[in-house]
Amino acid sequence: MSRHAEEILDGLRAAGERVTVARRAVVESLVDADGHATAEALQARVQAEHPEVHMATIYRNLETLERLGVVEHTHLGHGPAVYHLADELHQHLVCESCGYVVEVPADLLRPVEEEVRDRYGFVMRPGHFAVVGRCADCG
Amino acid sequence: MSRHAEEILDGLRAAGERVTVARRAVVESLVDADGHATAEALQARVQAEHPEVHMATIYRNLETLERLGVVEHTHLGHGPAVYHLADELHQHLVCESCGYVVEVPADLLRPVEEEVRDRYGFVMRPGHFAVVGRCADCG
DNA sequence: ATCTTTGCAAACTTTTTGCACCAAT
DNA sequence: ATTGGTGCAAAAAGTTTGCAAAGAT
Repeated sequence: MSRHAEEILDGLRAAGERVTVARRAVVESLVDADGHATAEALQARVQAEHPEVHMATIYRNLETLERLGVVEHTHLGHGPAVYHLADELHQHLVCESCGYVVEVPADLLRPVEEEVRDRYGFVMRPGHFAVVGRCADCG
Repeated sequence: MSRHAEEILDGLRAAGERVTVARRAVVESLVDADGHATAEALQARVQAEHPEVHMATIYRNLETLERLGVVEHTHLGHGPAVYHLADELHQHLVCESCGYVVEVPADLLRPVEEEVRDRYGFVMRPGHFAVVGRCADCG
């Protein structure tokens, strides 16, 4: 098991959460996925080793991990949500033509965040929803 | 019936689409809603006058109206999509605490749009998904 | 021993689809 | 007369929930 997964599981224990087979497998899948994965994709990875782990368990664990701040989910389009580790804050740009996803660092939005805070008193937390548009190839 | 609704229906006819009772009612509801409304809310308005109009018909008409560029839909959160007339392009900011929605003019995002186009060749079409954050009151 | 977490099945929410009938052009 | 739109019922897709049994502490 990767170092990273182990750290996360230690965090769970420290937070008073139990470390079960399913939970361990979900965390490992997330680390291995190394990017975004749908609940279904994670389930496929988990079930490769632990076929008995049910979809509901995947969702419940993702929920727990989100509550603990380890994981976040994002909506790239009309399909299922995608989950990823919560290390680096980023905004997704998704091409409405080909589905290609660009990740841009969150601080690229800083000027707009400031403007919005000054004008509307609204503090943006970007990243939960994608921004749609057209990628370079689809022009 | 409002002038605006009539113009839209004329546009439909000009595009070779038929103007039916249900379609007329959906367009009127959208104009009357004067802002965002879920399919369910629109159905409620429509059914007040035409109880026989089915939800499937609402969705099919919204789809048609989107194809014609009259309507757009947006996702403000995890619930149902909201529909609105496609006149002014704007971005929604939704408070994750109280659900309050701020509409900001799309051109406020211009600096980021330019940066993203230059750096990634990606042309943003903002507005389809909301940006989540905290409103002034929820700080 | 206790109290979470799991597996399963079933519900739920939002949206889409197949099909026979009806209605706008 | 045509063709597209409608109502209905049913499916689809993604996610959540109730419950009894299993498992982590």
